[in-house]
Amino acid sequence: MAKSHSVNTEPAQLPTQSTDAPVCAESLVHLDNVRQVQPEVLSTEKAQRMAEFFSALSDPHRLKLLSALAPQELCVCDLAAAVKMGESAVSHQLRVLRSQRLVKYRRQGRNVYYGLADSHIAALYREVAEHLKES
Amino acid sequence: MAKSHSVNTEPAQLPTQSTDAPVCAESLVHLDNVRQVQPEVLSTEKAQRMAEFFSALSDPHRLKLLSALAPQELCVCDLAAAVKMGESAVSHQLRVLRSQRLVKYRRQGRNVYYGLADSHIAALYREVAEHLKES
DNA sequence: TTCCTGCCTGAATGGTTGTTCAGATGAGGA
DNA sequence: TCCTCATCTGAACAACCATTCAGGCAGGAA
Repeated sequence: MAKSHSVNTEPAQLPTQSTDAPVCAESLVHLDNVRQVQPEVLSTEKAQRMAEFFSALSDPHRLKLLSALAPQELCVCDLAAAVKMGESAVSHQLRVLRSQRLVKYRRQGRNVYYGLADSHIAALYREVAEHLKES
Repeated sequence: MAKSHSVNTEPAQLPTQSTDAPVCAESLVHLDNVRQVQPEVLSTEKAQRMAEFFSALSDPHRLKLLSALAPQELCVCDLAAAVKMGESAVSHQLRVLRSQRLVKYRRQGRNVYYGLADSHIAALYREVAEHLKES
């Protein structure tokens, strides 16, 4: 997933002391601005986790699966039929969604029923739909 | 970006008529469930657009950039310093964020100042942070 | 005009992801 | 026990993405 290459940049410290004159090796940096903003910058850890979460949502097939699960629980073979994918492919994608706790599942007989994990997902979905509408 | 391979599956029609007996070529599908859910399934088009949007957010470097832009506007070189990336890399990533209208920018003298595009982004961010907190 | 600076872009490379096929697991029924 | 069905998993290949380096472009100053 979003293990996009290496991220070895910690929030980190700057020369620590005043004078907003150009000090940085490259470019004319506004040191005061940079210092002001740095505490707000996500830690590499958190950025990584969040990136993995979004990465799970960054595939049209997985989004279709989620939209199919919005109204009700479905088992894997029903899901496959609903979004017109192979069952193996669905299974693989469901694993990704599970790993980010976007879906929950329960076994009933020989079927496994999947559903949306919680309400944040729906809220998030609406937020994005809103943003995209204003294209 | 999330142009993840080909997506050639339209919502599509099923045999159209009743009897929830197994009809599908593979597996024992619950036809009634499938039909009930199908209208809710995202169209390929919308799924694609949404996937591209999430894909823009699925990289830790870009998330760091966004978090740095949350409190205030910054020019490219300041951004680069704040998240400790090269300016070229920042520029590439900003292009991705621009393409999804996650950031806006304005030129002032020789600097280009970037900022968050709108309030949906902040709301979305909070939603996800909430979800991840409940790990 | 010429130089310098801040930013953007194109191309090449190495890592990552999604798909497919084959086989494995596990539950239910005979 | 054996068989079948629903689902999961592993491996391999093709497509995609992020990074780097090099160079290009536009604004400001002299």
